[in-house]
Formats: sequence, structure tokens, C-alpha cells
Amino acid sequence: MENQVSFKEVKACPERYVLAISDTLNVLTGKWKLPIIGTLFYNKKRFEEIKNNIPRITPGILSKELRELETNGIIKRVVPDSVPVAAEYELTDSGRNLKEVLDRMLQWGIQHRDWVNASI
Amino acid sequence: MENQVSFKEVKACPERYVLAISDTLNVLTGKWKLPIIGTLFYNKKRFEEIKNNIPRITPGILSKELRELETNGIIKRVVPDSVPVAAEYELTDSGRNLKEVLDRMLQWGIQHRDWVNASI
DNA sequence: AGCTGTGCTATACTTTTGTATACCTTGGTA
DNA sequence: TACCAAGGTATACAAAAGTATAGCACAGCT
Repeated sequence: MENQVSFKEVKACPERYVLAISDTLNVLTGKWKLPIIGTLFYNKKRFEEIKNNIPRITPGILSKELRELETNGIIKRVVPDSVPVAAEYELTDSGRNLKEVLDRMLQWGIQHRDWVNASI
Repeated sequence: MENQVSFKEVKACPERYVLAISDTLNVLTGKWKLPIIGTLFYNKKRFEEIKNNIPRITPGILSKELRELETNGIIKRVVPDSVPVAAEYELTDSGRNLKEVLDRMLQWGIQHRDWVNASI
């Protein structure tokens, strides 16, 4: 209910509107964030697993992107002790909530492609 | 109904899934596309109007961004003849459909911000 | 003919983003 | 003890995105 209020409030203010959307855009843009989030939707994974899942990503980039996604609260890094040393990465609640956003984007993407093709 | 089919199809294929979302992401990213689309939601506008609506944008950028948005089928450039020379830019149907995507992104952005603040 | 406003384009530059390559540490394993 | 795999970091470099500055074409007005 609180959200409903601030949702309307923000929509009434162009600057806050653009800002809130930019927040969302920023956690998704760049070449690698989407593939990383996408692969973690299925289940949590370890560094090497993610690396092997995403063609051509180097450890340097992956390391940097994971750190960014972590500080943005999209994923969390879990190190179960006892085990040799096996860091695991998984989506946070908020990260999982991106699914609805991505589904909308997917829908628009397909629809737009159809629309463009139809109007040639 | 056709859409429902391809929607499911695409969701089943990770590569096409990422691709369709990237399509959407690409029309939104960069520093200026969102403000431009945002300002055109209210109504169609001319070059100078857009420029005056968006602080610090230079004609060079605006020109480039408008051309990109046009080739991507998000806006259309209309030159009503008879008038001296007054180009007008307005959203296409597909451009207007972005509203639903942006609303979802807005919602997530606000929600995520609340969530982050709550967990400090 | 000269000045003004609209609607741009061109060029060179800076900043940000992405990439390649090499290397380090920690705990097994032979 | 030497070597290997997992999980990274560091450094230098290349490519893409963004910016500043200048200027041009056309129409209308005086």
C-alpha cells in the first residue's frame, strides 16, 4: 500500500520518474549483466560454472560484474565454510523480482520485431 | 495468439531469450534515449522543443539519438510541408507500447530502493 | 543585402566500457 | 615437495559512448 502511494508520487514527477527507471536500467546494462542474471535464474552457481556457462567471458570481467551486482543488491555471494573454498552466487529476492521486468521486456521485444517486420 | 506461441518458444531458448530482451534494452540505454522517449510520451515535439526540455543536451547528440530512435522504429519524423520548415517527432505505436515496460521498470526501481534501504 | 531563428552536421577530443594477458593464493593430490 | 584446480586480482590496451565547439542551409523579415 505504501508502494502504491510512492508509485503515484513518482509518476507525477518527471525527474524522479526517469531516476527510478534509470536505477533499473543500470543494473541491467552492459554486455554481461543480463547473461549472468539469466543464468542465475535457473539456480545458484559457482564462479567456474558461471564462467563456463557464458561464452567468451574472462575471469577479470566476471569478477568485476559479480562485485557490481553484489553491491547493487542483485546477487549475494555465499561462502559455505568447511568446504575447501567454494563461493556460490545466487540472486537476492530483489534480483529474482527482476523476472517480471524481464518478461515485459521480452514481450515488447518480440512484439516490436513482429511490428517492424510487418511494416516493411 | 500468435504472440503467445512465440513468447513461449522464445522463453524455452536461452539465447533467443537474451536476444529479445537485449533488443528492448538497446532502445533504452545510453544517457539520452530515456529522457527523449519520456518527453515524447506527453505529445509530439519539434527539435528545439525537445532540446529545451532536456537540460544539457547538445544538438549533435540530439540529432544522433533521434536518428537512431527513428531507424529503430521508436519515433517517426514528420515534416508537414507548407509550413516554413518544422520537423516534428512523435512516438510510433511500438514506441508508445514501451510505456508498459517502463512502468514495470519504475515499479521495480522503487521497490528495490525500498528493499535496499530496509536491509541496512 | 544582411540579420535572425530553426534544424541540423562535422570534427576533434575525453571518458567510460570492455578485453587480453599475466599472475597470485589457498587447499588438496601424487 | 611439486603440481594442479578453483577462485580470483593487476596491468595495460582498444573500442565505444559521450562532449565541446564550430559552422552550415534555408526561410522570413527589414
